Amino acid sequence: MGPTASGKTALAVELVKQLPCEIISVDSAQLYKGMNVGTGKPGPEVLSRAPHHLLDIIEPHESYSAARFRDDALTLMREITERERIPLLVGGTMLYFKALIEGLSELPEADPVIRLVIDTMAEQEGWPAVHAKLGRVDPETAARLDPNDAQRIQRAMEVYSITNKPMSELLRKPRYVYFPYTAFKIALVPGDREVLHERIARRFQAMLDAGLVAELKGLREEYGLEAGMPSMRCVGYRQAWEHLEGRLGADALREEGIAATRQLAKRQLTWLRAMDGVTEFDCLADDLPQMVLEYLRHELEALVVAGEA
RNA sequence: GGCCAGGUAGCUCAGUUGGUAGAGCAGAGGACUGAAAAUCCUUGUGUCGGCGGUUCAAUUCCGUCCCUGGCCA
Repeated sequence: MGPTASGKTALAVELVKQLPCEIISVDSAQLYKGMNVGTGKPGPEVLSRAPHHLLDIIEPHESYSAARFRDDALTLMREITERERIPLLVGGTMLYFKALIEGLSELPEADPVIRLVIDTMAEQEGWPAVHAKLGRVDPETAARLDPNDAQRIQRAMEVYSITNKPMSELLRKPRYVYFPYTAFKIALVPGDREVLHERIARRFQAMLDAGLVAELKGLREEYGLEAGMPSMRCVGYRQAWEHLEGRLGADALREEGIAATRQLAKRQLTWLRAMDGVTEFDCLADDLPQMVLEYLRHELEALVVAGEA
């Protein structure tokens, strides 16, 4: 796990050389077919040496979810271990890691029609009004949500209208968490935030040079995309979209893209700090692969000695 | 060289009829259960360009110098 631009892919490639691993991508943006430059997706040469599961599995007009990730990842982990190999989960989508390891409550899946109804309501009355409505059916959830938190208010309303039960009640139910693995949680964290920021700036510039805008243009021609779709809210694509619409100049595209990436990295670091049982490594260290390998070998040996592997 | 407009937070700017100043963005911290690269919350001390003067008090008024942009030579 690690923030964007921390060198997760490079490390994974090194680990795959040394250990019998198969990589599962834990990245909500690299799921999308055709979104390559802007998501920092590994290229063909890297993939031939280090194949990744869960890349290119949906199209940009589709959406995915933490729950689907959990199912997909568990299936892959079973298959990989049956081949007597180790699943190596690599990515920066911390909610997916959490959902995988800690499980999810039994909640209904998203319903586009209901979401449209709620969106329409919000458009007419504003989210605080919808929040007030939620307060009448699910005061507990409403109390923990900010009146402007559109996405979570919508979800809570959706859950209520599908199940006729407050989401808080469904979340309270004890859940059985299926996760028959020992996870070694490794976090790549920058010792110096400034250096990560520089990396991010260079990386975004490289994405622009590599044709991020052209890629989006092509995708817009191929699929019926809209600005509000999850894929089009991804860092870089959102700004490139504004640029294609003529609302953002070339300089602003670069500046806002870089800023959005920094903000993403910050949120990812917040997740990592809050997660427990995580072993941190400085992603800026030049002997990073050796250090991680040493750590992993040590932990794996301990498992073997304990007779668990 | 002359005239005009500016020089205020990292950036773009507002403002103070004289009582040492505040927005947006950026940055920082946090939250996070089927959209999560999403969504949301909290967070603003800076020689108010320099130096003099007037004043109890100047970022604000006056003088002067410096810098930037525009126009005229």
